[in-house]
Amino acid sequence: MSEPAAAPERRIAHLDMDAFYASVELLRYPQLEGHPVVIGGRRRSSRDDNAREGKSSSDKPDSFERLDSYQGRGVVTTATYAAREFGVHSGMGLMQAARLCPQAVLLPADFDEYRRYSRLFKDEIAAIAPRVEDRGIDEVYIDFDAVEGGAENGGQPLALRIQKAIRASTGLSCSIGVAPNKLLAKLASEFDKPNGVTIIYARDLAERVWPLPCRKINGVGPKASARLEQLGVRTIGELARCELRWLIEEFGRHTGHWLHEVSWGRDQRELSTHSEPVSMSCETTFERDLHAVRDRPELSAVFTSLCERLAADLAQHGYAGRTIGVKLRYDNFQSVTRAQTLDFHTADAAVIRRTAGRCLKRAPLDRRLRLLGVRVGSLVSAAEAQSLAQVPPAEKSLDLF
DNA sequence: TCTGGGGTCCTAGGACCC
DNA sequence: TCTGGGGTCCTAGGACCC
Repeated sequence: MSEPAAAPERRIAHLDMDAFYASVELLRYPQLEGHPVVIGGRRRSSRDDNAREGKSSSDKPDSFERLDSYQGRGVVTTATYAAREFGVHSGMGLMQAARLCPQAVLLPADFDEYRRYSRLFKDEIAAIAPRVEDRGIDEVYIDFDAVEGGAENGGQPLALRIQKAIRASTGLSCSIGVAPNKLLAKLASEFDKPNGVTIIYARDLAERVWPLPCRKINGVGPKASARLEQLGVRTIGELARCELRWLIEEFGRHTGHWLHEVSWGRDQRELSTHSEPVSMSCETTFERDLHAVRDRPELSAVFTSLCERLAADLAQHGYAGRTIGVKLRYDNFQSVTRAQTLDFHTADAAVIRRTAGRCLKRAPLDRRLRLLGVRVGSLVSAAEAQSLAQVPPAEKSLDLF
């Protein structure tokens, strides 16, 4: 196999941890290996002493909580491969999952622990590659061209080296796709899961990418893929055969162009190695739907505590914002949002609560609520917020002339 | 016994300014 | 009197992702 003689292709990797949360739990409870396990339901913190109800690695699988004994709301956050064989997948309601696999062990999610492992594996990558884009708790893009010899053999040796380093430091496996751009790398990382490495080149487009359903494209979700299907377009190859003009007519300028480009494997996006948050939020789904009038005291207490948690999050991360909003979800699952932008930035629980309270009053409250959320947007760093606040009004108005 | 929680980005309309 | 645009900010909703 010879390398293309023309300009060498970029080598971008997408790395995806395999069944991340479930695999972290299996490290803690190795006796559950091979047993169907579902993570979901209540959220617990590892600082919570009762988090594991005294469970240890010596307990037998049948001493854990069974999925079919769970009462209440919630969805599957992750399922082990053993549970996936029963058709259980993330996002599925726990009640439905229990029908498919009643004997599965149900574990509450422990995000503190997942974040700890996330830092561990990202530190390993950072020690090898200087340019990395964070894509959440269990995914990254890596610029293989920024690593000495990283493009060798399409990136295969480097991918294997990173897999090995992550395995050694965390005990976890991951899958890596290396391709000319982020779009194709993301697709490729799924080709050989778990613990796979897939190298693809631009010339592999027709053979390896075109047969895939459009839904596999990062950015084509349930709505767009249903729409495409309805138009008789199932695979990426069929999408590539669609005329650009027709795609623009059907999906608008922006999306039409984008669909055309991605179907031909084209993606010019650079890695984004640094980003600042735009908003932070806190929301909760109630155990039972609450009524704005009849359950007012309970609702009010939850509302205040959401604002306090959000203020604490802002303070902890050093941000302040000036757009305060609420989100409501009714018993029929419809959602509305209301927001108000202040003329100053804040991270203060009382200010957030007061402003969010005004937003809440503008929303319809005649249906029962299943979810309440509070959001702070237009974030700046706390230091920046302070310096903005210190500009005297007179000086500000002078700027206008 | 349907349907979590934390985000980002895009669109579209109205207000307001030049 | 009527007729403009462009640009920015704000709100609300929605699609999508992890």
